[in-house]
Amino acid sequence: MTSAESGPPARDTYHHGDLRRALVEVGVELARHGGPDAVVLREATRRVGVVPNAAYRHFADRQALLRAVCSAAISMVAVAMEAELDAVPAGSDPATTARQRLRAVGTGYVRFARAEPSLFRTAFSVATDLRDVTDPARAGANGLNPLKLLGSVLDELVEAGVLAAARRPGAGFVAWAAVHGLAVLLNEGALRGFDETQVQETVGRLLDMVDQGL
Amino acid sequence: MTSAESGPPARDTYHHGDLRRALVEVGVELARHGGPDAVVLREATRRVGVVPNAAYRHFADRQALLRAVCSAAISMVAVAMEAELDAVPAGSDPATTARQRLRAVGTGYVRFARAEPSLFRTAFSVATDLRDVTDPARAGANGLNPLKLLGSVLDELVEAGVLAAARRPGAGFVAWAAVHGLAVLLNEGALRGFDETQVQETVGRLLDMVDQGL
DNA sequence: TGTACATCAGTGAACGCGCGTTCACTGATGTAC
DNA sequence: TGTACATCAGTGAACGCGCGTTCACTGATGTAC
Repeated sequence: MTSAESGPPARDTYHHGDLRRALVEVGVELARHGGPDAVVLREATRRVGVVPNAAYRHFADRQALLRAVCSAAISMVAVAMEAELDAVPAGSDPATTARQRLRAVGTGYVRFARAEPSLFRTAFSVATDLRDVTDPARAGANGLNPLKLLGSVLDELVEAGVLAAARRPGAGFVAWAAVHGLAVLLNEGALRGFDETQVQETVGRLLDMVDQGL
Repeated sequence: MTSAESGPPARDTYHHGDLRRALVEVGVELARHGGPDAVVLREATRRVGVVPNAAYRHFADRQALLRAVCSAAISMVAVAMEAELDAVPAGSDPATTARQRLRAVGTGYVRFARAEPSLFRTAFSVATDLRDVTDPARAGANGLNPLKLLGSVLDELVEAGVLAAARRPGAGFVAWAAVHGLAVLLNEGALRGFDETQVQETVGRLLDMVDQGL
C-alpha cells in the first residue's frame, strides 16, 4: 500500500540530493503554464515532495526562486535563437549570410515566444539587465544571452559591410525592441487572434523593416 | 470629534451617488502605483469609503473592475498620443507633415509609457482586441483608440504619397510592435537604466527605422 | 398631494483559502583525530 | 579503521495576513394609483 500514489515522488532518502535544481525545474514548469505568478513556493515544494520551508535552505525567499526561474527562461530563449541561427546555411556571400542570420535571430525569438508564451512572459517579468552581465544561467549553449547573441550578429553585419559601423551602436536595442514588441503583441496584445499565415506575414514584414531601416 | 479622520471620505448619504465611476477612478489610482495586481477590490472599496461587497452592485467580480480600469488606461494612452499629434505644426508640405505626425504618434505612446509605467503596463495587461472595437471607454477625445489613431496617421501617409498603398495593410501592426517593444524595454527591460539622452536617442533611432523601413 | 410598495444600493458579518514565512526540531553527512 | 562532533538539509507545526466572495439584512428612492 505504499506505492501507487501519484504526485510527489516518493523519496527514500532523507536528503533530496539536488533540491535547488529540482525547485527551479518545477518552477519553470509552473511558469510554463501560468507565468511568473504561478511560481508559487509552496506549490513548487509540494511537487518536489518536500516540506514548504525546505526551500529556504536554497533560496532566501520566493523572489529568489522566481529570479532563478527567470534566468532559466532567458537561457531557453537564447537556445531557441541559437537553434535558428544554426539552421542558416553557410552560403557563399557573407553579406547575405549575415542578413539571414539577423533574420534567424528574430525568428528564433518570436518562435520561442509563440511556442512558450507564459515562459516568455516570465523570462522578462523580472527586470534584468542583459547588457553587460555574463551569467551562464541566462545564456545559451555558447554562453551568450539573447541580447549578446543579437549583438554578435550585428557585428557580423558590420564586418560584411551591410551595416555602417557608425550605425552599429544602439542598433541592438532598436532591433530587439521591434522584435520584442511583436512577440508581446502576438501573445498578449491585439495580434493574438492572428492565424499562422498572418503571423508569418507580419513577422516577415517586421523583419523587413528592421533589415531596411537599421 | 466627527471630523479630521483622514482616508475614507465621510459620506453623509446612504447612497454613494456614483460608486461605479468612483471605483474605476480609484482603481486607476491603484494601477498607477502598482500595476494590474494592485487593483484590489477590497482596497478600492476601502478608499472609496464603502463596504467591500458594495462593489458587486456594479461589477460582476474583481476581473470586471480590472477590465474597466484597463479601458480607462488605454484611453489615457490615446489622449497622450492625441496631445502629441496636436503639437505638430500644420506645415505646408503634406508629406513632411504626415511623417511628423507618424513620429508624434510614436512619441506620445512612449512618452505616456515612461510617464506612467504602471498604468501603461495595466493598459495592456488584460488582452483586449483594439482592432475593430469602437469602445469610447478605450478612446481619446476624438473617439479613436491607440491602434486606430496610428491607423489614421498611416492613411495620411498614403494620401501624401509617402507610403505606397500596397504597403499600407499590416503597416500598423509592425509600427506598433516596434514602438510598443521599445516602451516595454525602457520600462521593464534591459533599457531601464537609460538616462534621458540615451532614451531620446534610442527613441529617435527606432522611429527612424520605422520611417525608413515601412 | 399623499400613501403603498417594489426596486435599488448600500451594510454587517462571516467564510474558506492559500500564501509566505518563522520557529524549534531531527536525521544524515562529512571531517578531525 | 573507528569514533566524536560540527554542520548541513531536511521535518512538523503554526502564524498572521489579506484576499474574493456569499449571505441575509436595511435604508433610501422612485413609481402607481
